[in-house]
Amino acid sequence: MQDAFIDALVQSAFQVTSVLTRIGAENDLSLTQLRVLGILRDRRPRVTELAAHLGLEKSSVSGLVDRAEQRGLMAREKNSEDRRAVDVFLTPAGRELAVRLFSEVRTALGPTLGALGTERQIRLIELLEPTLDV
Amino acid sequence: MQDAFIDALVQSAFQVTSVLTRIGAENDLSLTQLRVLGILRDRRPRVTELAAHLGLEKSSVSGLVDRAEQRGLMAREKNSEDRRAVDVFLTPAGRELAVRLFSEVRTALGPTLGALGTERQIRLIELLEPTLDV
DNA sequence: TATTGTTATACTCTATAACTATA
DNA sequence: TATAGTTATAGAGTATAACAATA
Repeated sequence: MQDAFIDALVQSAFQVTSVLTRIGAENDLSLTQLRVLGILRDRRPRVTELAAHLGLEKSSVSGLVDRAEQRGLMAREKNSEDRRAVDVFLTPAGRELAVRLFSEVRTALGPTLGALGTERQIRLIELLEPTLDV
Repeated sequence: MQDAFIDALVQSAFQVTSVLTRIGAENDLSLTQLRVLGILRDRRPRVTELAAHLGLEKSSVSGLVDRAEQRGLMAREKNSEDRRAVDVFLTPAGRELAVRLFSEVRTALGPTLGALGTERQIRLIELLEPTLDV
């Protein structure tokens, strides 16, 4: 029973991930780049904070931001209070892309799961909530 | 409302993925290698089938199996009916590792989610099931 | 001294294209 | 001809270690 529960959760995770990966790939973005786009929508973290969020080393994030910066999606700016730190944020182009892609995510996941019906959705959120404390 | 639902589902997916990635990394396995280990527990697919399952190109799977084979976790064997095809399966060592790691996954995800209580778990599976048709 | 970020290096993952063997 | 798999190649993602700038 416990096992069936965990399998269902893992399968559901792979399925959601696969949708996100596909939408990213269609726009030449890795899953990680897509995540960064999502994170930066309402934040302006320094490199170390971003790395902690993603569970990556800061050197890996340096590379990620390098490539996104070359594509004009993100930018860096020295933090004015601590001049060792570098803030990362979306350019207007990056923000546009983020908005568009997350609308695609809703479109892709919505119908599949919309079949649940609003009432079931509410119950699902209630059930998932305790698992969301990171 | 719909948005909150989708955010919860995506966050839950990232969280599950992060647990799987950590357990894999602690054993020098990528998330993909861990997935393959899981798939091969009860299957003996040919390379093309495995690629379809993972959503990867067959050349990528060739490399994955190469590296797992070098570590003694998987093995290849020519299919006797279609001699173009190659079956992939776990070695005894691979099977042992798979059993151990998936027990770790249950241990890691169980308590977090065990807090839900058995009754909520049953309801959650019922809710997730419609999303599991791949 | 400690922290922040970058760079150098090496390996894995992945896709595309070209190839071999079999159907 | 078409399909199954491998190999060659190239780029992204990642970690570790060494480094420069700032605290």
